[in-house]
Amino acid sequence: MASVSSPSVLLLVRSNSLPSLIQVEIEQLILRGELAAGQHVNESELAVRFGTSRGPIREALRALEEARLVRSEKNRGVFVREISVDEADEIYDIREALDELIGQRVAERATPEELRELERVVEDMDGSRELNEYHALNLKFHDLLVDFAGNARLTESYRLLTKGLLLFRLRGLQDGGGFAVSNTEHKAVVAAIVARDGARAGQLLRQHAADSRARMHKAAALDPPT
Amino acid sequence: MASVSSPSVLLLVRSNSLPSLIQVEIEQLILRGELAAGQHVNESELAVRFGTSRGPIREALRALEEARLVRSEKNRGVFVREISVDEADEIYDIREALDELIGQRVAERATPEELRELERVVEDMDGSRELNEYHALNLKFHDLLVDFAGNARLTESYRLLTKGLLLFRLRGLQDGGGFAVSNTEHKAVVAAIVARDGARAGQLLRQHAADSRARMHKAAALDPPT
DNA sequence: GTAATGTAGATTGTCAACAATCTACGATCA
DNA sequence: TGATCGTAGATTGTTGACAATCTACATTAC
Repeated sequence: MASVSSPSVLLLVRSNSLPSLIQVEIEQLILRGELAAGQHVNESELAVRFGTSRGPIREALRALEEARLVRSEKNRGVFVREISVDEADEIYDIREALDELIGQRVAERATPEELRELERVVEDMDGSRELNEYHALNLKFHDLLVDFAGNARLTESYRLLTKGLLLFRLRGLQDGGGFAVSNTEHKAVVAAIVARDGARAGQLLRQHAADSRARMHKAAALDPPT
Repeated sequence: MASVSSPSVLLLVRSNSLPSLIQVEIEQLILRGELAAGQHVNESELAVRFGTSRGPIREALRALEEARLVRSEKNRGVFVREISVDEADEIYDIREALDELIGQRVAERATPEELRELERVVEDMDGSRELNEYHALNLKFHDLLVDFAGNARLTESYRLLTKGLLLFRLRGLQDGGGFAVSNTEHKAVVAAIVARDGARAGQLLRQHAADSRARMHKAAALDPPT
C-alpha cells in the first residue's frame, strides 16, 4: 500500500514534481535496506506501488543513477549499487578532506545558539544508553555540523558521500560490529569549536572520520571478502 | 542537423543507453553556451533535434538536474542553471579542499611516466602564445592531476564542481578578463610533486585554486551585479 | 548425461497521444 | 487610459501501448 504519511500532501504535490517525490521515496527504500544492495529494481513493480506509470519511475531512477545510488545496465534495468571496500575508501578520502573543512568553518562562524545546540546533542549522547538512540544522535550531530558550516553546496556534497557510505554499511556490517564511536572525540571537537580554534577543530574532525574509516576496515576484515 | 561524429556509433548505442548519450550531448550544449545560463530548455525542440521522443530527453534532464546543471520548475519546465557569485564561492570552498587533497595524493603516488606527462604539459604552456591553446592546456593540466590522484570518486566529484564553475564563467566574464593564469604557479606545483613533497604540493595547489577564485571576484566586480 | 537450440514469459526501451497547466494577447468594462 | 477577464496556443506531465531484448526452462541432438 502506498502509504501517504503527511497530512498536507497536496501542498507537496503542488510544488514538487512527481518524479522528485518518487526519487526520495525510492532513496528511502534503498537506504533502509528494503531494496538490498545489488538487487534488481523492477520498474513496473514500483509503478504499481506508487500508483503511477513507469515514466516518472524511470525519471527518478535516472536521478538516483546520477547520485550513484543505483547503476544501470542497458536492456537489463537498474540495480541498487553495492560499494566495495575500495570504493568506500575512495569516499573516505574525500570525506576526511571535507570534514576538516567543516570543522574549520563551524569554529569560525557558528552562532552562540548553534554552539549550545551542539553541546546539547553531545550531552544527550553521554546520557544515552540505547544503541538506536545513540546512533540517531550521532547522525544528528554530524548533520548539524555540516549545516552550521554555512555552505549549501558543501552540505549537498557531503550528504551525497554519506549516502554512498550508508550503502556500504547496509551490506551487512554495522559500524565496526558494535557501537565503538566514542563520545570523547565529539566532545573534543565541540571544545575546539567553542574555543574558536578552527585549525584544531578541523584536524579533530578529520581524525574522527579517519577513525570511522578504520572501524569500517576492521568490520570488513571479519567479512566474506566480496 | 543531428551530427553523428564518430564512426563506431553503433558500439556506443549498444552499450550506453540513449538517455545517457543525450545527457552528455545536452551537457555539451550547456557547457559551450549554446544553451545560455538562465535559458528555458524546450523538451520538444531537443526531441526533434536528437530525433527521439520526449521520454529520453526528460530522463536526461532529470540526471542533469541532479548534477545541478539545470533546475526544474513544476509545469514550467527546466532552465539552465545560473550561478551567483555566492554560489561560486561555495564551490570554491570545496574545490580548494579537494585541490589540496589532489596535490598531496599525486605527489605520493604518481608514476615516473605521469610525472613526465605533467612536466610536458607545463612546458607546452610555456611555449604557447595563443589564448585558446593555452586555455586548453591549462584544462588538460588539471584534468591530469585529478586522474593521477588515483581516486575515481574524487575525479567524479571534482569534475562535477568544475562544471558548476564553468557555468558561472559562461555568464559572460572570462577568467579575470584576460588570461592571467601564470604558468609559474603550475611549475611550482609540478616541482613539489616531482620532489615527492605532498604537503607542499597540496598547499600550492590549494593556493592556485584560491587565486582562481580571486580572479573570479575581480571579474565579477566589473560586472552588473546579478 | 551434457551441450546446443528453441520457445514463452517477463522486462526494458521508446513512442505517440491526451490531459493539465501556463503564457501571451486581445476584448471588455469602468 | 488602465485594469480585469477570457480565450487560443504552446508546453509540460502522465499515461498506456508496442517493439526490442533478455532470462529461464524445456526440448532436442549427440
